[in-house]
Amino acid sequence: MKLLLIHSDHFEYEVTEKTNVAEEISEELKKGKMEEVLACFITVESIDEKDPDQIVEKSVNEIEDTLNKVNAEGVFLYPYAHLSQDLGSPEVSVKILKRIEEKLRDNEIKTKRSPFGWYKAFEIKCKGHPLSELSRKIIPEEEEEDEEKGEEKRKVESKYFILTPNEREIKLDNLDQVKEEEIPTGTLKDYIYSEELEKKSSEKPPSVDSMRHLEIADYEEASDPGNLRLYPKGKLIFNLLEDWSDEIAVDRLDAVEIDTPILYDWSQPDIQEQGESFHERHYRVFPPEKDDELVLRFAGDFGLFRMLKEAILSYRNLPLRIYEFSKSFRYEKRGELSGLKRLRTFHMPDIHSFTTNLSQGWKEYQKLFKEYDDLAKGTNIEYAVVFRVVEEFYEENKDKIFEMLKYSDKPAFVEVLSERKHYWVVKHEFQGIDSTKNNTQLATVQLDIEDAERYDITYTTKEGNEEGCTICHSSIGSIERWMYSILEEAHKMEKPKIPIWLCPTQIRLLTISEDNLEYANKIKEKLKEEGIRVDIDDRNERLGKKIREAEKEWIPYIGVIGDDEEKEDFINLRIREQEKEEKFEVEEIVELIKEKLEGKPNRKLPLPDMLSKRPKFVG
RNA sequence: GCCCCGGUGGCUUAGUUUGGUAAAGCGACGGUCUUGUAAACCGUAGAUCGCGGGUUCAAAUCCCGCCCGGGGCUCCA
Repeated sequence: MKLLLIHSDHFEYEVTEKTNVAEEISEELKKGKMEEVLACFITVESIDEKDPDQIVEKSVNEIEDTLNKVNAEGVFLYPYAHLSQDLGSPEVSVKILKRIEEKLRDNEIKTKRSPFGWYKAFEIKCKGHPLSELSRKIIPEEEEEDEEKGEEKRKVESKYFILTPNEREIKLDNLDQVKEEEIPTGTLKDYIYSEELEKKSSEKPPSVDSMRHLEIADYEEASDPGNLRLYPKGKLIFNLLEDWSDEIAVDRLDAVEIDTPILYDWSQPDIQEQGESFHERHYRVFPPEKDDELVLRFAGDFGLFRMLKEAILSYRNLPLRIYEFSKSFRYEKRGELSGLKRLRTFHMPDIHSFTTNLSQGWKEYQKLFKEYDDLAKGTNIEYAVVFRVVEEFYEENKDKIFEMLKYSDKPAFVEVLSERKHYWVVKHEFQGIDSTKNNTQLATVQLDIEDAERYDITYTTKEGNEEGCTICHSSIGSIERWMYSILEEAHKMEKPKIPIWLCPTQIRLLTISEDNLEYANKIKEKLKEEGIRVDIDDRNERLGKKIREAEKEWIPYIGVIGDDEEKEDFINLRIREQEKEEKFEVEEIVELIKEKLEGKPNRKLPLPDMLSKRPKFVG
């Protein structure tokens, strides 16, 4: 237990808001104050659970001691989580706090307590004399000895490595003093600096502005913060990314697709349990003519796990891959929202693979890794590979991890945990790096050996026994976040570019005068027949201006059509990638573009193909 | 949620320090020009200065509260 004791003229608090672990309290506990008081900020730690009685006794002695020394008139107990990284469970903590309060009262000390698990505002006036601020650490007897020997029991320790595709394992002894030459590539280095070493950049990501100016996404004041609107071009990019996610899940992985409700009854214990394992708060919905409270789902797992719990599974059915493209809602704190990067409503494609055991699960894991790697490469964004793995599993399966790295041809940052402390034994993340060098988590795969039991998802073995599944969770990450990463990747370039298969307009034809319109239309029809998104700037404007506007839209190919072209049947093509102009025939252009669209989803132009007919959504 | 910064026609901004008729460019609309590789010319319309309250003879400007956006912190007591 950690104690912070402050001898104060005045101490006062008032509850502001509940947390997930809030204790039920009466009206009178909602505020309180005291004068000439010893304010005790208390943090119950996990080791205290070994011997709560002893902890209570020791802390009461400590508080009384200090009280007598400073001559305060009373004690104010204030639960305060911020003194330790290693907190005790809420239940035990409340128990300990209440018993300290009782004991002090028994000893005829004027005592008050503020409630556990609430956000509170407080005021304090510290006296400032030498004894007025004290901190104390209290631990159970047997632990004390261990501490003295320098043994930290039950603590999960992390070791860090860099693994390279050519099977080198580089140990990073001291993460704070990583030498530059130890980290092989720029992207991985950027990730380590941004996330692991917490050297965040404080620039505004340029996509926050460009998502609006490119008419992709925008804020909607009439909604809740973090709920964006998509313009036609944004919706197209969204749809294409969704198509691609569908294709990987359904066509390449043979996953079966399902859909489940977005609203759930909060009184269901399994829903609440999942709610607590997520730290995010959620939207609450109160239907008319009913007392129930519903929640908007904050992950796709709810409905799926319930479906699978009821399903009858045999070992013959496994591995079973299930795909769901779901809308999720997380009530993120206000200050955490940012552009397309962090939202309160977003879309997640999830694939869960239900398997018989760890070894089948691990095979699924590797398969998913490779598919997601293909997908990530198709968007041309830079990403770092980060593994987190329990030590025992790591030692046994290092070779397979190297195999995956060979596939992605990237080095990885690996955190090896001495023991399992989460539901997974191994997971990895693809971490995107934005143009301000901050990281964003994209795809993840997690091998889960706990949830099947927790949610009672079982199958029948060959021998006729019922056993829990091993679940492989995975997601490419939210579509919105991919849009963010793709825009940010563009901003890293001198001339921003997004992959051609995602460009709303792939080629724009510019007419020099209205006489060229008929010829331009013929070319447009030919390109359109080939499934290329083409439009014509038919407005009565000068060429320079049409060029300028097309460039500002990041259009990859701009074809100029005037009298010369019409006479000799060619197009003057301005290629963004190469920053040059060249004469092309229509067939050559078709070939050039189609080659780059190979294997990617396709959709038609999301707006009228004549610019004169097209509205402006953002000035 | 806390702290810092910002919000002025659809867009980009000036004006706020020192209170005194809201200013410009782009865009839209009408017209002239028939245009050759990053902004033609003339004209017209368009602003509850984020919202609400206060101070003042007078508020975009000063004060208070709220909303929205950005960044940082916090992200279970």
